[in-house]
Amino acid sequence: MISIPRLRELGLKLTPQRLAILEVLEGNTEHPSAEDIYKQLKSRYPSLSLTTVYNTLEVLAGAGELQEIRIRANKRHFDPNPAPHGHFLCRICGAIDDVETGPLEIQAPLQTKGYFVEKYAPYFYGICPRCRERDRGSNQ
Amino acid sequence: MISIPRLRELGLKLTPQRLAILEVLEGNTEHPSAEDIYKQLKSRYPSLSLTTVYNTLEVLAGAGELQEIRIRANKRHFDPNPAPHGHFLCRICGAIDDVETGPLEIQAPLQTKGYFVEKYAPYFYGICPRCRERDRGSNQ
DNA sequence: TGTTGTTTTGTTATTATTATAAATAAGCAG
DNA sequence: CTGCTTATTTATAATAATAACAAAACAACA
Repeated sequence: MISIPRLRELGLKLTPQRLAILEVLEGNTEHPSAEDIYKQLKSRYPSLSLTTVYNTLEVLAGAGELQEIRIRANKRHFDPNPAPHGHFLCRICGAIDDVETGPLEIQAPLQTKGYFVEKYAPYFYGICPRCRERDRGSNQ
Repeated sequence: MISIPRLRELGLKLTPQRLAILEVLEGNTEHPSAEDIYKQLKSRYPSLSLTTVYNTLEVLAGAGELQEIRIRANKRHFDPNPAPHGHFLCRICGAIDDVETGPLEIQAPLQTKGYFVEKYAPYFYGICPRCRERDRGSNQ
């Protein structure tokens, strides 16, 4: 939830492009890529450039307002929810789902070894419930 | 530890290129990229092609003999240890360290929701002990 | 309303990876 | 050991995502 006052706080200018990108991200649980966002907006904002989308995502990710997801090789996705949680990639349909993670005591051993952990990103791979259900249906 | 009999089992031909790539990977805890492996071998095997390195890594990863690490945006690294474990990326020096992970009861909630989890890849980001130590030294 | 510095845009460059097709060579049969 | 078959390697070109750049546009403040 990136509010307009929050953007001001970060010293960012409120451009129509940024507001449009935020609108796409707001409450979005589909984890779009830069390209996805660009395509969604291009018809409404024909002058929008892909570079602007990248810039905006870069700035917001740097400010901790959204997170980069590196669950797929060679392609980044973005999550407007900056709270720590995991992600699941379905190898059938390619969907990326949010995964709630419990208390992260898993980090403790790292800290005792002298690591300074700033971020924890658990990724899961497999088959999502929708695809399992669909397959089950077609096998009967 | 990818043995020669294991390669045979997989129906793969034992080419000098593959053996050389395996030699670089064997016991390697530095998590090289395809390019890293290529550079290490190029002087010894001048005819080696980067495509071959990619092919070999692809085949071995597909067979579950090594794992792809997607901890960095837009660049893959490889780990000859196929056992489940996590990785830590240092934002100062870029090193990727192995992280032992305990029993993965974290997956249970996913399974009850109908997910079929084939792989779990926990990534950690921050500053490694070497860089923290170095900084501490230079600040005194 | 003018000024300043940020942002946007179009374009080009870079980087990692993948596709392709011809040449090579591993492994097996005889 | 020799030839055959097929997987593999190689060089090259293509692709795809992202980053760099510089000029034009415009948000924010005085």
